[in-house]
Amino acid sequence: MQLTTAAKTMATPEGQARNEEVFRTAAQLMVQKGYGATSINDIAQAVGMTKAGLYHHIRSKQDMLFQILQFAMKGLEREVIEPARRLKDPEARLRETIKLHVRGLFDHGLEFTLLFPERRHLEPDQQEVVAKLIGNYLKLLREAMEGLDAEGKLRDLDINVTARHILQTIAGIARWYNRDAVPVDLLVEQTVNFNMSAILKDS
Amino acid sequence: MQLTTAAKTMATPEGQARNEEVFRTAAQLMVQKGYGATSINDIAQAVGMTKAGLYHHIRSKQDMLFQILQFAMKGLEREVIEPARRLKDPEARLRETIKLHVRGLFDHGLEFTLLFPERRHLEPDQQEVVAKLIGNYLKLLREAMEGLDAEGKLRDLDINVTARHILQTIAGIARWYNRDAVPVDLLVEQTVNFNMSAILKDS
DNA sequence: ACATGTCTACCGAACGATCGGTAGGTTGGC
DNA sequence: GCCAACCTACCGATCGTTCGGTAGACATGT
Repeated sequence: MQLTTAAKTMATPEGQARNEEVFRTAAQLMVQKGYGATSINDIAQAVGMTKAGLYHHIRSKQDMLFQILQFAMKGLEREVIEPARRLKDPEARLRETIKLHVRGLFDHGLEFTLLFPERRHLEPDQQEVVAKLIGNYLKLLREAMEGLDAEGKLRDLDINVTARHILQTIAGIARWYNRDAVPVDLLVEQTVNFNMSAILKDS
Repeated sequence: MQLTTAAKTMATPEGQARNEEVFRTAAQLMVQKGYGATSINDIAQAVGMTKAGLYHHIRSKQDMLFQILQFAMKGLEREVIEPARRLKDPEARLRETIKLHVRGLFDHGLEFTLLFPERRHLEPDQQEVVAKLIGNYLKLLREAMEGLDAEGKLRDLDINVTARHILQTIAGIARWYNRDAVPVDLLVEQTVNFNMSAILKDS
């Protein structure tokens, strides 16, 4: 199993663009219908090829999912975890983490979302890679809460359970959110406030 | 399409018990692997029959899912929504709703969980039935929050988004929870407190 | 200028496996 | 004798995947 290479060869710029289109379209379909309900044929048709043509771009369906999740993981790391880690104040770090993550859901075309429900379709060692990232993420949340606790600003709560709850409010958004009913800015603000209110002592 | 009948006939008590076993096992497998990844064969093997034998108990795979979801909906209605609705005090009602729902997740063998991720595999009119129940549930949460607002106990927040966040923290539990790491009682307490802290003004 | 070779990006056709589902028969208790 | 509760055997469709082949772009040698 190869975890390092991005796709197959994809030398020319047009080919690379086409390759990106394939993966972006696949991610989009999988968000809508789920991995299991999205067939290779569905994806091929959506990008205007045959099944066989699609296999020029991917190794296998499972590998395609793993690469999409790897892409999502890199995005999450780069655009949420690292920027948040640079903030030293625990409260600011938590606020920023939630804010960046919710924003990232939309900027990144929702493929962050696939990280959580579709892991189970990967092979065990691939699952572990994703689980490790989520573990890191939860650790980031816990550490921020421990910082808040040291400052006497944290409520009396279990930080393991609470970290999961925070993550759920964010990751679950894609399952119910409708752009028409709620503006993105409001959603971001509400999600940050909901979670911060839940963990901060009354001030 | 028949929405009223429970299963097929199932006259004898033993037959009824076997029938229950089929649906319970199917629900359990679907929670673990998802509807799409759970084949009729998987279910049949799990209860010790052949596919054909299983079809004595079910009409179709999709219909089986719908019946499981109907069962879950009735359970949710009976054991969470109705008892909570009897409480007139908004704060007590909200606390009880969350508490009963989280407890129900385990007493009911987790099939409550299927309501949310697996709806999309139903036919449109069946989906609507489930959507209606979820709408009712959200309305219950919103009404309780409006009651709190009238008492001046609610934070400044969007009750639509907040209702979704509350529901997510509960429904998401099945996706991460591990009995060995966290006792059920602690989980219930933590989930109630997390959400109540998020919506109640400092007291 | 033209043939030759190599490359990417596809296609049509088919593969074995598995899918959900069914027809028809057997068994055992009331 | 009937009916519930299974079974064996099979169906057509679809699944993910592979095969051999090809059109066109590009570079090379002559």
